[in-house]
Amino acid sequence: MYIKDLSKYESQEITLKGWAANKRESKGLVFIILRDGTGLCQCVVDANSVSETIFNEARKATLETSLSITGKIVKDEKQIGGYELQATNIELIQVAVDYPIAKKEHGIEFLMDNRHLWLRSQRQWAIMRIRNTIIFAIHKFFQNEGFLQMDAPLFTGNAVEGTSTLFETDFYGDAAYLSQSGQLYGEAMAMAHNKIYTFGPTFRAEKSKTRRHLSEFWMIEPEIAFHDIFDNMDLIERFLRTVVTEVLNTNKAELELIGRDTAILENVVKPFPRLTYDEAVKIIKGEVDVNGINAITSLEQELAEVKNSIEATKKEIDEREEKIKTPGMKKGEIGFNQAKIDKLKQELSDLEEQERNIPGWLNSARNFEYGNDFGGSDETVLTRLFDRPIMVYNWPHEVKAFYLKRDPENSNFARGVDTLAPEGYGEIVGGGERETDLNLLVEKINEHQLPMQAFEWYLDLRRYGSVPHSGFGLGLERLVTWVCKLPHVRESIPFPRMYGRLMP
RNA sequence: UCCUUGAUAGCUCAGCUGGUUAGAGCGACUGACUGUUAAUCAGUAGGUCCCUGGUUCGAGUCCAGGUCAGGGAGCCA
Repeated sequence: MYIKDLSKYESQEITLKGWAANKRESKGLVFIILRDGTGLCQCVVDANSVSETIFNEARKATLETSLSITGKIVKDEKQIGGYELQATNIELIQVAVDYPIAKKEHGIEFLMDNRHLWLRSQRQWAIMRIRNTIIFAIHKFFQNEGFLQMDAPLFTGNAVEGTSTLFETDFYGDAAYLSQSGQLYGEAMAMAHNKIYTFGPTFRAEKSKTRRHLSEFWMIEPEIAFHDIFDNMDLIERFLRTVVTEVLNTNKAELELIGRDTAILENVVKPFPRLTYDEAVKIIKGEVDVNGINAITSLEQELAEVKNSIEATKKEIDEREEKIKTPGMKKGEIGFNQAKIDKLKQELSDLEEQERNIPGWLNSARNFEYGNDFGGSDETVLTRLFDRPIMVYNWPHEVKAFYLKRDPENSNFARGVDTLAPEGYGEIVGGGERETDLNLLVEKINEHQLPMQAFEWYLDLRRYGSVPHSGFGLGLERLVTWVCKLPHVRESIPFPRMYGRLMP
């Protein structure tokens, strides 16, 4: 019997097993908020309706104590799930002493050190359920479209691109690297099965400490024979639309719990704007407006607003600190103001962080040099102007991967496409049409100074029945992060691995 | 790797231009209260002020080096 099914058991006596997520006591009553992994339910133990022994057991149930509790289910609109259990019996399974994660505020380092316990808290619980929906929806989408799931190896003999971002391991005495992409293997598999996708972990040894990087993350890489870049963009759009819509339909409660405004997510039903690199650069530099909004001036405005907010926040902190000092103030009122002050100070340091960052972004946007790849801040500057994901295609070929097809219309460009999430999230999908010309590929491999011999098998794909083909890579955690509007990718995966973080 | 901010109680933080015995809230513990939603109220315990060295009559506070962490850049999904 699970809490999610309580409505089926109204006015019946049932037994629930779970953990005490919270407890409040008064003279003859104990309120236990039971958490069973499927939901929360308040359980009331009344001294008048149970024996003294049972009542005393209930009082011993500390935070995160595991227990089973039996009682009658009654409807109560005030409660979280709409139901309450009136206990007739309680059995403690293990009494938890001094559970580290309290009901209140914690810093990120502490929470990350306690990630194994943090996963139990409401917000993290909701995020993981949304992650699950996304994973399932991805499989459903591809399977329904006739794709075959085929996985690429995780041990690889060489890099797809530079070797600086690879984790090296010992493979029976030879150097082997943890895969940073299944892309090339995906192409081989697509030549065998036409439409395939891989779904597995990927490893990047980048010493990055930003909100969008993990050392170990899950990537979905479809590869499709006889698709050009435009077919590819159609697929990306249909794919994201289907997956996000699935979350909207399945996880209403979870989205509400984490406070996600779903209006922008609902916009995925509308067509995604498609910009060429040239068009996107003009927008970033402020030469072209989007829907009457200019990238540069709107960012300048935001900087001014941030500065105003800083002043206003400082003022409010001062006022409340002055207020606390007034003699004869009740303890409760002091506590209330103190909590407010703490919150305001947190907001203030976030705002000051922004005040330090925005000028750099402005600078990067104003001085953007045509021909360069977009940086994180350029993506932010660009995507802030849109209310749904956008696709940027036809990139200068020098800044993109060696395997991307040169645009037949203009050989300065490669047929790559990046899909950027709105609200400043940036790249969630990178892909494109693959180069089919053997000579151009060989030239590129030399240019990038890659070991030709390691790519002979890959070149075989162009020697034996080469066809136009395309594909893309989706970073699962980046999608989860955007869908949930998380401040950082580290909350989008159960146990994040990143620079400086290997435990727990 | 670079820029930037920080490290004080179990947790979140205050501690001013160096000055006697180190502060708050929350949590824990004890007690009061018959329906609470971060319950409330009263009380108790709880400290290697990140590490090493320096300046000084005196360092949580100043200086140098280091370690760890937050944010950003580069790179990327």
